[in-house]
Amino acid sequence: MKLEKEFYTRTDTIKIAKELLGKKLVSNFGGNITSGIICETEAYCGTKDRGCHAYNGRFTDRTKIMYAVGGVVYVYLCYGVHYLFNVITHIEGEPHAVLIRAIAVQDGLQTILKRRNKTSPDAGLGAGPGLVSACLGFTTKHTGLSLSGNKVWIEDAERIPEKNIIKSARVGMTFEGKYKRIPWRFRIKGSQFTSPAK
DNA sequence: TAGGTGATCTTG
DNA sequence: AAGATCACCTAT
Repeated sequence: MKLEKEFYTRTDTIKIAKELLGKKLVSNFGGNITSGIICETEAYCGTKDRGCHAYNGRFTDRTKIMYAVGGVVYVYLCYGVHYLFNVITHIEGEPHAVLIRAIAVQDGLQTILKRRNKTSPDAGLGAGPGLVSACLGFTTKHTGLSLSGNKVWIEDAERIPEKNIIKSARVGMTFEGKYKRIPWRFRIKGSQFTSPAK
């Protein structure tokens, strides 16, 4: 079952970030269906969140998509090399998003291996936000795609119980203050597919 | 553990 | 218009 628009338009982004763990992220580009189980996420929560691209109301060509109503895709280029895939949440005008940081590869292994330039699979195939996009074929041109369409979507699955979710500080928070340490990074306990801990 | 890489943002 | 910054990966 594809998650409905109503899943994403809810206002509790932390809750959504946790609920996305264990669900299946699917892309269908050029007839190639590829997918993976989401093992790690991070929440970015609006203009008050120092770590969020839309902090302090920043509204630019890049970040404007964050202000859209939940249920669309936001991909941006990081360090000139890696595409990072986010799901927009919350209502229109509230720039919240969930970054997908790691997946356990499911369908379309041959296509994924080709995209990753590998000959055989391993646990690290989708373990990192840049690698998630490399596996599923995401680039900045996919920004704005609806998760209710037939190119990218997320399929429902059983909830990961709270006790099996590891919370920690988000990666790459170089500033000081409350939002540096806030535990908005979520991983499935014991998963070998998550990105390296910091 | 350092370097690569380029879009984006900030400063002058 | 130039320089700093950046939610990272890979191979030394």
